[in-house]
Amino acid sequence: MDTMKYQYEYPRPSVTVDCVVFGLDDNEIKTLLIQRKLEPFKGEWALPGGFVLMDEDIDAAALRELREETSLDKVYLEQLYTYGAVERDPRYRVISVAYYALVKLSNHKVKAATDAENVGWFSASDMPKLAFDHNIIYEAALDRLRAKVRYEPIGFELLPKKFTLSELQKLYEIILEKTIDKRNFRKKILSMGIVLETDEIQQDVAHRAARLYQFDEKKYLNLKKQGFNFEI
Amino acid sequence: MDTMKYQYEYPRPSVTVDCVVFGLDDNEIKTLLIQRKLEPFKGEWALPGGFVLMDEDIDAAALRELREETSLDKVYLEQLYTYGAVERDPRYRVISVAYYALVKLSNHKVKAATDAENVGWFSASDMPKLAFDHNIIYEAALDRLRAKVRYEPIGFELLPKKFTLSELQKLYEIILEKTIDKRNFRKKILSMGIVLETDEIQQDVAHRAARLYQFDEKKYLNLKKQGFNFEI
DNA sequence: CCAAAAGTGTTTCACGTACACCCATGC
DNA sequence: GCATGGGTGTACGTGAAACACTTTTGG
Repeated sequence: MDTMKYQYEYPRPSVTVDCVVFGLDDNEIKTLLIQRKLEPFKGEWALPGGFVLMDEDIDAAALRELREETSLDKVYLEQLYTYGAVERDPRYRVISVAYYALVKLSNHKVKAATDAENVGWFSASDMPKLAFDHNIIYEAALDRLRAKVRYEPIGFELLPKKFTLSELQKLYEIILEKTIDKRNFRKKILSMGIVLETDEIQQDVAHRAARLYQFDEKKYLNLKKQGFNFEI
Repeated sequence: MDTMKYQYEYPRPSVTVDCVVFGLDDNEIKTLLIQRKLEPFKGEWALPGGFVLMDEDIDAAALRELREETSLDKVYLEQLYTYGAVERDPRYRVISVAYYALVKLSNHKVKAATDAENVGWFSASDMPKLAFDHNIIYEAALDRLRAKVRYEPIGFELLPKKFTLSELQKLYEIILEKTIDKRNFRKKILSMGIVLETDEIQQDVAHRAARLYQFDEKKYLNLKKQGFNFEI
């Protein structure tokens, strides 16, 4: 056949990347899904992803897919796990390297689930049944986020560059699904010295405006080198 | 060509698994390496591994490679990370899913590095330059082991089924590279309730024989379900 | 002046850490 | 009897957790 121009001595699986993209909405963690335009699972919701090209690293493939399918750029991206069960794709053998990404929804506003691009943000409580083994990947990503947010300062990736301490606290309350004492939280965060006061305050709020802070990544990396461990 | 019987419309990478196998020697963590019999990197040391077959899950491939190349069976095995840089194999595109394994060296005695099978156990201090990007994979596995041993009870996988508390303590001292206070260690371990006294004691030692203990995995899993967190 | 969220200290308790001596056994 | 590791308890200090009121601002 004309189109079958790539020939190998042994059979080879296809390799894809899939991304679980998390964003922080007012009261929930939302996940970006796309509606499949092609078989298999045509019309069903799935994680954004696609095939790894021969001349790109797998991390680059994940970034490219995010850009192509969701217009997201400059996100926090981390490899999650590789899914390689024989039957995970009904057509043929596909091994998928899963990633998870954290984005600032304040920049990339939530699009309706039914817009032209068939892209939507879903909360855990109304997560649909997804194509392939994507529900399993989604759950693994959520578990990883919950575990990692406690001992690495990745939560800041979900907030705008400047944020109030209440916003930061709420982020942890949402992800860890528990309430946190306001005074203890502030004491702890500020005592680490990696979240710095700015000279700005909130604008356009119907109550006393809170001070804005920002994460000092350089300082964090320095402290980490000296043995400091972030922990919430 | 006759042998090139697998044809695809788009090019596909090869997919391999590589395993970092750790064992606990008297005073060190040792890693199992094999000497390559084939190009590329013929004659150089490398992690055991090989191609994923089309009808086996990737976890199964890792287990099979361990069995075939090192005769190891029934080991603790966990996926580590997937390495997919374009140039990581000089021949053609190979994506490798790395695993790490913990084995009880008391069962599988250390073979000389120069025996017929060209298998050897190496400590971190005399780790040779390895084929491909295997030194990077090795370092990542060691980092993972050091991190994970602190909050999951995986250390027991490196000890015989029955062990003394001093052996357990030494394991943590070796992996975490720090000394630990004996009384505090015993207090902590025993207070968790997942390490049970047996009615046996050490045999053939030239001093007072220590009591043997064993890890109670069922109890650990129960406690974990109730929110208990292992931590050293 | 009322609603809404910001901001602020102290006390209590649990747990981690530091520390030294006697005991049992084999040779 | 001596060398070797086994086994044990207490005191102290740090850090986590509990807890409530005043302040600021906009409407």
